[in-house]
Amino acid sequence: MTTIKLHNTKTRKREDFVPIDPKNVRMYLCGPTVYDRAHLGNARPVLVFDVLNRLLRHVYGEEHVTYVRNFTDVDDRINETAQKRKAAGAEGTLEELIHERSNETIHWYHEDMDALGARRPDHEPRATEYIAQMIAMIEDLIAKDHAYAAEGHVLFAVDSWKEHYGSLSGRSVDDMIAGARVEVAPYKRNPMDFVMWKPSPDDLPGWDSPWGKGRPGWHIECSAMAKELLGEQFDIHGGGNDLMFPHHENEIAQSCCANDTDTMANYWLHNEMLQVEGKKMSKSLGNFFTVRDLLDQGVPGEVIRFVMLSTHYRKPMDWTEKKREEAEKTLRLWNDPDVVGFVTAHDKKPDRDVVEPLLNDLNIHGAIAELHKMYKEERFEQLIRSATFLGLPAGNGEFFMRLKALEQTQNWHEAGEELKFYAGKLNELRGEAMQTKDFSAVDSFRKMLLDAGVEVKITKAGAEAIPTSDYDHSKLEPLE
RNA sequence: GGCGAGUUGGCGGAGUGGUUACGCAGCGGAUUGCAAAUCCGUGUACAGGAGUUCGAUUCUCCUACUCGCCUCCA
Repeated sequence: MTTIKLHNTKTRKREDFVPIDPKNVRMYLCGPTVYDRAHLGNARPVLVFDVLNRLLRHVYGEEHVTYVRNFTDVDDRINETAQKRKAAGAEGTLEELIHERSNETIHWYHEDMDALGARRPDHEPRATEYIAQMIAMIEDLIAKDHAYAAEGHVLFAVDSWKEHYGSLSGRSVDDMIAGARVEVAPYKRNPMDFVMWKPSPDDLPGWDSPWGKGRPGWHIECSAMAKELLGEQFDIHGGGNDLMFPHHENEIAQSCCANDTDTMANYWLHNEMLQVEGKKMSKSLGNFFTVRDLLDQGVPGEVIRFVMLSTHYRKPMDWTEKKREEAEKTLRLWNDPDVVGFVTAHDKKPDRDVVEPLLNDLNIHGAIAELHKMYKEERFEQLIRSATFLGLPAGNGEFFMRLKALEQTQNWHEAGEELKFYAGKLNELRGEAMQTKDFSAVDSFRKMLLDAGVEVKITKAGAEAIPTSDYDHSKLEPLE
């Protein structure tokens, strides 16, 4: 049996992955809060766990994996947009406008992640559809003295689980209190107690509960949805490492106390953060951008995917222009119909050489290195199958043409036709020059083409003129 | 201050207790009127110090530096 090794945050060690039930391997990933377009950093966990999802299905069978990724659609930023729209005269109730904003954002999210080649999870629960389960869980926690209601809030009492709380992130309750810089709400018994339910302001919608009209805290959402869809205990829980504390820590506390278990998930996987040109992506630094921004700039989703997968998930990854270029170059080679052929892989079974590195804590870059070898050794059939498995394009002539078209003019075919005449002229001049040994006319003609942003290739078959992204028709001198 | 991750050749980026990463760039060659493109070949590395070991880039400890989290940001 093939064994997958994964670095478990819980133990800080690389461990053999042993599923609870090989017939149903269960994985939960914390999904986005749907208040706006996904930024580039949001794409990292999606792609990392997309590969893990593919790998699990490869090892355990397509039908033996359940992958859940939630949508958090309870959020002040969603409400804000809805309120603004209402103030601007939009039709419908505030509730409707809020729902509309969530729907809109979820639609964008799907569009963008689809473009990156991420397979959709089996379930994509929305928090607002699981309020009843959350309330039930909270009631249960109160009954078990792990939580208490105060001033319309319900808080989890960390002291009731003091010996376990903090074990994932390696902190103790006492340490955390010592280092805490947050202002403590007066109704908290312990400064580290966190909110599971809070009252809704009068001007915002909420749900009826035993503690009055209100809404759930962020952490209880994941606990409730994971339990409902994956059971009290499941195999893998993932997310960005910024979620390790407090989000995941709180999930564990809620779930274990409510379910009377000592474990929520057996394996916790956390991806490192994304940086842009060496710095953290932030609006103030001006290096903040969304996946959509890149796609609109003409960066193919496949290229974004390739760059993202090139760095191991537990290392900080830097998005740079140079990487984008290299990725594009590589994918161009792998998809050149003249070299690789023009094939669609029906069989998505990856080669053993590509699976091997993946088994070792998702060494995706190692797998990509194998793809390079396959290309070099002209094992194109393997290349196509294996790349397809990783969600990367290979042997896809359509993609190749798309890349070409992108880096060339807005109307590549038109320019190509036009340039045929120039290529012909160049051939003519060369033919003459071969006789006279005077190449000055050839060189100056070629320089004119280069200045106009035309790439000139000379092969045995003759000269070829190809427009580049700098192609400027007006710089071409008319042919007599 | 607390917790965690990282530090590999010009750049990106894997991996290993003793052996080739891989890609890009560079260099040499083939090809070419000269180039470009392409093909072939090729050099350079494991932050610093101490320890364990027959032997460490790989294990342990210390130091330095970088980054993240501790603020419902993946």
